Amino acid sequence: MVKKRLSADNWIEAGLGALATYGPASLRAEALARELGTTKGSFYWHFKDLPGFLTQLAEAWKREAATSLVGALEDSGPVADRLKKIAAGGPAEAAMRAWASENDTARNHVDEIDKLRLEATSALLRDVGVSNRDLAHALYAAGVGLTSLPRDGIDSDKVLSTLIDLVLALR
Amino acid sequence: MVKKRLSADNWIEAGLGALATYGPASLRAEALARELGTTKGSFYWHFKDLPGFLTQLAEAWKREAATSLVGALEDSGPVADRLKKIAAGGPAEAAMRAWASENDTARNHVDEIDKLRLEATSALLRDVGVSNRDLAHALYAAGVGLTSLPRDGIDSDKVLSTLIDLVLALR
DNA sequence: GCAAAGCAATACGGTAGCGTATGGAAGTAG
DNA sequence: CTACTTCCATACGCTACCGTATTGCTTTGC
Repeated sequence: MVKKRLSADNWIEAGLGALATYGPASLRAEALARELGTTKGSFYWHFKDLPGFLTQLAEAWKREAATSLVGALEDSGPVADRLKKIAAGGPAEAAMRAWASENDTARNHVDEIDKLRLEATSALLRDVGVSNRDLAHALYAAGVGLTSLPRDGIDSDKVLSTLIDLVLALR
Repeated sequence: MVKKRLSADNWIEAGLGALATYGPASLRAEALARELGTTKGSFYWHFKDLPGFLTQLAEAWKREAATSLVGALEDSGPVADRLKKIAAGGPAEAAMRAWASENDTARNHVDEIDKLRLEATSALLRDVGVSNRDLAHALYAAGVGLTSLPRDGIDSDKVLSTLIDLVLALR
C-alpha cells in the first residue's frame, strides 16, 4: 500500500464503500480517514464539513444510478433482460435506502432515481404492449424488495425472471 | 402529562416509536429518556445496557409481527385480502429493515419474520392452486419494496391488488 | 532550485453519548 | 409509622466524534 495523495473522488468512493458495507452510521470523517490510511486533515481540505460531504456522496450515487439506468435502456437485448437490469439496482442499493430513511438529502435522491426507474419500467412495458402502470410499479417494487430479503432460500434473479415472464405474457 | 413510573415495556414502546419516526440512529438511552420525560437513570434500571435494550426491542418487534401474521392467516376473508395483509407489514417495517442493514440482531429477527411470511404466502397460494414458489416470493418482495418507494404517484394498495389479481388469475 | 500553492498531520476545544455509583423519592408491607 | 423495596435523578469519568487552526511536507510552475 503506497502512500498517495487523495482526491475528493477517493473520499466519495470510500464513502460509498463504507455505506454499502457498514451502513450509514459509518459515514464519519475520522472513521473514513482511518479506512483510507490518512487523517481528517485531508477530509476537511476536500470538503467543507460532513453535511457537505454527504451531499456530494448522495449526488455521486445518483449520477451512477442514472448512468446505469441509461445503459440498461440503451442495451438492445431482450426486453426481459432490460427490465431485470432496471429493477435490480447496484451494490449500495439497500444501504442507500437505509440511509434515505433517516436523511432527507439521501431520501430525495433515492426518490428521484426511483421515479426515473419507475418511469422507464412503465415505458418499456408499454412499448411491448403492457400498458398497466400498476404492473410496472409492482415489478419495480419487487426488484427493490428483493434487495433486502434473506439471501438464503431465495434466488432473486429467478424470482424476478418469473415475475417478468408472467407480466410479459399479457402481451 | 402526569409523572408516572415507567415499565420496561414503556421504554420498548418508545423505542419502536422512535425507530419508526426518526430511524435507528435515534435509539439512544438519553434521547429516549428525554422523549419519555425522564432520565437514563430509569433506562439503566430496566436494562443492563444499550445492546440489551436493543435485543429486547428487536424481539418485541418480532413478536408483534408474528402475532399480526397469525391474525392475517386466521382471517377468513378473501385470499386476496389475506395476501395483502401479509405482504403489507406494520408501521415500523421500513425502519426495521434500515436498522437490520447495520445490526446483526435486527437482521436476524427480520430474516426470521421474512421467512415466516414468505412461507405463509407460498402456502396460501398453493392452497388456491398456484404452486410456483417464485411467484409467492415475488409477491412478498413487491410488498416489501412498496414500503420504501416514494409515496406520491404510487398507490401501494392498488399496485399490490393488481399484482395479486394477476397471480390469482393463474388458478 | 525556489517560491507558491496544494495537500495532510496534529493538537485543541467543544458536544454527545455510554455506563457507573450513589443519594434520594415514591410506593408497599407490616 | 417504619422499614424495606423499587424506581429515578444527578454527577462523574470515559470515549468518539466534529470542526478549526496551525504547522509542515509535497508538488508544481517558473
